[in-house]
Amino acid sequence: MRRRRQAVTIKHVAADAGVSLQTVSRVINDGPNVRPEMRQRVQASIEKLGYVPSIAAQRMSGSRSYMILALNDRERTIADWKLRQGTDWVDQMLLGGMLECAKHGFRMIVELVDTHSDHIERELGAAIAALQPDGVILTPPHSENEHLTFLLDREKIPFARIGSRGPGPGIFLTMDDEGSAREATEHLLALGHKRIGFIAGPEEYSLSNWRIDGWRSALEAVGCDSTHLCERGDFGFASGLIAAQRLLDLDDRATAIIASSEQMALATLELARKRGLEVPRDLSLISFDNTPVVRFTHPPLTAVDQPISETTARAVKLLIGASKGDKLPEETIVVSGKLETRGSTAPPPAPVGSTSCSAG
Amino acid sequence: MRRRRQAVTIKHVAADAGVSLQTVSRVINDGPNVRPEMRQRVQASIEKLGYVPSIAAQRMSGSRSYMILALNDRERTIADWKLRQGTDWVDQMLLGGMLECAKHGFRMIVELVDTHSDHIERELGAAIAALQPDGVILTPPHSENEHLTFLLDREKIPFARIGSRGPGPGIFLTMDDEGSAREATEHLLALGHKRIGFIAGPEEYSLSNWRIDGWRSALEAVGCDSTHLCERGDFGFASGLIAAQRLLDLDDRATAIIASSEQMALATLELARKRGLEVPRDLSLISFDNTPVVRFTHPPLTAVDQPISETTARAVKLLIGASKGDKLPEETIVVSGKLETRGSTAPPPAPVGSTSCSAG
DNA sequence: TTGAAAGCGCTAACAT
DNA sequence: ATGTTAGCGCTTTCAA
Repeated sequence: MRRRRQAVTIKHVAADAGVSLQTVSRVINDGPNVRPEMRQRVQASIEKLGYVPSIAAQRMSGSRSYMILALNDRERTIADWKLRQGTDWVDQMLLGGMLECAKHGFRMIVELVDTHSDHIERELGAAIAALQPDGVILTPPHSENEHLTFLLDREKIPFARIGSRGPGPGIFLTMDDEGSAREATEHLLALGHKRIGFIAGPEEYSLSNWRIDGWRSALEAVGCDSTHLCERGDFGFASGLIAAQRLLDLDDRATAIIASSEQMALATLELARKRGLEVPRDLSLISFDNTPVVRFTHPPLTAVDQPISETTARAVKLLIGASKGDKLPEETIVVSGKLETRGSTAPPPAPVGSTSCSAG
Repeated sequence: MRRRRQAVTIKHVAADAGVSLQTVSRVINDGPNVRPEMRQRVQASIEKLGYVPSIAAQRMSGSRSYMILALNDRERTIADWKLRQGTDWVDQMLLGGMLECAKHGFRMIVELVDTHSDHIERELGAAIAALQPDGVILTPPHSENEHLTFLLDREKIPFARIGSRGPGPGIFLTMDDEGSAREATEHLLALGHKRIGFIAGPEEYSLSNWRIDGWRSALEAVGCDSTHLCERGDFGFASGLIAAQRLLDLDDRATAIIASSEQMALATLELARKRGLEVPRDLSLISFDNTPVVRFTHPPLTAVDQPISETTARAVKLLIGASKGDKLPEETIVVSGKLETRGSTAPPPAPVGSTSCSAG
């Protein structure tokens, strides 16, 4: 095999600047005990020679690897990519994560791991052993996988858990699911809706339940009964169809529906169309995910925008800080999304029967 | 800083198996000169201890880094991510590239580089020095940037040039732009169109011209005149609008338009709507990019599907081969896309004036 | 404040 | 067919 050597190494810089390797190393790492003039001199040599440290060598000598690993669910991610429906979760992670990494001279590496695998720790363990990342970002459903969090905790690798509030080790970040659900619900209440159905995500995701909490608390605040207006889905289209059916089959059918995922929102829209319900005239609809497609449906959907990019950037920043010795935040970091109001929400149709709610 | 050491190293494995480091190394790298039983024994120890080689160490000792760098245009990529219109170029690259990498124990690292930067080589040089990738994938417009190709050639790093046909160093891959343009044009000819306009991309991209060639050759094959029916855009929406205007302002206006990018196709659709032209009744439209949104427009657009994922996978495979000493292909690799026929193409409206074409 | 020496985990080159 | 040796480029001791 051809042997590729570093073009410019710390040695060249040291020789050029007339100092020891160690001094160069100190300059590179912003270390203490270097006189400003020395620092200057070394910096000049670095620029002149175009020196860039080898990450491999830095990692080898027990320092950082300058890599942050972003773990996503393999099955879902690949399915999304193949479907080509515009789901841009990974892109948004890259947008926030890569750019934040770049600011600090780090790289973000995307890795897919299979949740359902019984040797999931092996997968992560292999990635860790191979790459020795300075930090790991866990996204749902991995963020609450104890096999993973245990391993990372044991290995003392700083890690962020997006979509988890703890307890346990790691940095917790959420996109304020409860607040966003509440805001969405309040938007519908303000329009005059009283029977606001909610299609929740699977129980395995804590955030599914936080969203239910937000929806419920908004309803309860105005004295609405909500017990029979919540259905579960699995975030997928088919499950959304079933859930929407139930909500629209009720005697006192929902006049508005909040769906916990883009796919379930699309399913609801589809069902409405099939049943001759016009959105938003006969049914208001909110998608809990402001993906590209929801702007291209008819009508475009009012949607909860999840600040994926910003959340990832925050996670990266904290992880890089942690790798430099900063203390981890104790509290859950909450990055709030906002409601994008579009054409799928409007006042409810004129009431014909009894209402299950005293508000309005 | 906390010093993180490899949990299980080649030493542990060697000790456990009772062999030398070198033998373990040979087993890891599928090297020659190892008796099957030895190999077995070492493998067993590897499994037992859960050993995974450190990429940093492998790279350090002059071997491979097991990393492929995928270079994309910074400005455009970030703009696409921020717009959230569903452009999934990067996702498709990841789909093809990451998965192919994974098959061989490699990782793909996405890197953004600014085309317009005057120190573009420095950016790439830094990435190379830091990561020491075993291969680099250049996407347009980088694939034809001589600063980059010169640097990579000099550094003897295998690199693939997607969307370039050479000449020059590197592996050339195209998505058969000419063939796809021809196919799209033939589709319209078969429907009976004679005045088929073409909105081309900027001249800086060779593929822009290949597409023109394909369109033109299809027209010429049936004796159609094409001289005045080609307009240039820059792939962006605004430029598409202007180009479409010109094509529709002609005395003998185009009855069909092929737009060289999703954005220019959307612009054309928008303009048609504004002018009261119904697609496809009054105007047929083909998008040269089968991005997610083109399925959600009204009508959904007939589109040329570019096999980004497959092309990237091919590039990765060849690069990994090259890093193992395989000879690079001399010929340009052509991965053909296909035409996705949807609702935006139909027979032309009944002719009212003269035709500029004798075919049909 | 600076420098010298040791070693990180692995592989290429050279023994045997 | 296997083992030994000498680094790779860098940072961490430790010494001056």
